[in-house]
Amino acid sequence: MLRTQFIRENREEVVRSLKIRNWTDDQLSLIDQVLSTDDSRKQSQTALDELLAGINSRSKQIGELYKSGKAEEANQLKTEVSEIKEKSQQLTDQMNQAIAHLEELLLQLPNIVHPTVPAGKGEEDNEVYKPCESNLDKPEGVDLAHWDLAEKYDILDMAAGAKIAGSGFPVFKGKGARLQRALISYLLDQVTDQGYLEIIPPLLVNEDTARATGQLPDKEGQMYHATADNLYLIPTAEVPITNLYRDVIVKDEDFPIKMTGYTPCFRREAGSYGADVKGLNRVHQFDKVEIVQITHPDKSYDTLNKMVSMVSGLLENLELPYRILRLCGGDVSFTSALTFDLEVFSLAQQRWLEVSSVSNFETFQTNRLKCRFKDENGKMRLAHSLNGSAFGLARVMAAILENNQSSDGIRIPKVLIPYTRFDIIN
RNA sequence: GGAAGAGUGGCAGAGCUGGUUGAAUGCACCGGUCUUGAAAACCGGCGUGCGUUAACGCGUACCGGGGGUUCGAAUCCCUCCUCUUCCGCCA
Repeated sequence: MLRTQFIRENREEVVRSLKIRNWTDDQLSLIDQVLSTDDSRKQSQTALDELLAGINSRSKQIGELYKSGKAEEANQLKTEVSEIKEKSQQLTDQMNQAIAHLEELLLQLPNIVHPTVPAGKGEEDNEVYKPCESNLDKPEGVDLAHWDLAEKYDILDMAAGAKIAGSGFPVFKGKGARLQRALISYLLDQVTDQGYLEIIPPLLVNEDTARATGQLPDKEGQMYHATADNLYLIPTAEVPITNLYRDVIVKDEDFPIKMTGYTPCFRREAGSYGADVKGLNRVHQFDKVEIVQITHPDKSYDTLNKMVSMVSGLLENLELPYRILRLCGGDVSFTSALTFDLEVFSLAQQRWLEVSSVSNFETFQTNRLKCRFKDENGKMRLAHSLNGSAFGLARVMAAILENNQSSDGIRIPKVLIPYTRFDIIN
């Protein structure tokens, strides 16, 4: 969420950013609504504070008058106070209304995009930041999509998942399950070697938590909701892990805060359909290793680059052809200022699969989280937060299976063999 | 699930028979004196949000969350949450 003060002081910047996000002039009027609502909020508060000051000073006097036995004068003041109180009640209501309305408006404003975010309407306009260097032609013998390979080698059973839960809940079996576990262990080992602290968080979170990272209220329909206890199943480890720093004042020397965690992720994916959702391409439950950083504002873009190159390195180690996209204004998420997507090429499907999305949220999340630090002048400032996946494993799995198939079976990438303890699925 | 107790500033810990208590005291932290330096000692400072101001400052709100009683609440009442201990149940 943006701060009103920021919008007030950087109006041009906000407009520029919203235009990159393809906002129409009509929609831009939201900015003025925000500012005028904030004005009336301030007015109410100034008036209210004055009344409250009157009540406070009279109350003090009343106490003193009673002590010195002047009950009559005290009673006089009491009636004055009750009159003031009526007015103050009105103003309080007014102010609270303004605050609620302001909040509602602010929730509609997306993050400011970074100057390097290209204009564009959607996916097709994303900038290829780092193209893929490998040959992407379909090689001889790479014919089967992962759902066919799954059946052939009996390592993944979507139908079984559909029976016991519903469609989009994969069941991994045998070497498939083991490969999945190998990926988790390998990635966690690599990432923790880079100084990330490993976290195993709760998989269900409360409302406050979901709100702080922005899943509520905007994405309520995307989360599974356990209504009996009012808990939400996490759509990503980003939610519980980032919330570890909700309402925390970070010490300068604690930067950068680097955390990682493996969790299953649960997404309702309401409204998805078609070829996109086949096999592991889009599922309701998938495993993911997430990386999160909370940094000093001056360092966050440097950090973003480091995160992207670390994640790229992991794809290289897994011997997967990939490219990096810089998301355009039409595709960058509501909360992000700058996002790089890493896509892996599935040779059998002949299509790109997004396996990681690395973003800098600047202060957009930390504002809601109230995650701050004291700068060198002793001033409270919001920290920057970033996160990325390393990786969404369902799709990495899909690509490994497809790209490494041959008549002999599916070859396991070298770095994973110590974890799988087999080198081929056949 | 049942019973009892507790939740106060970075931490520890008073206040809780309602009225200079935004909150004692100690520790930690920052600045200074002293010292060759450090430690100790001494002096001073040390919460956050919002409003207002050119600024110093002033006002206001906050003692787990929400609501209530009262002229006035950290202090009384209601409710929710969390923690501790005891009992029950259980992987």
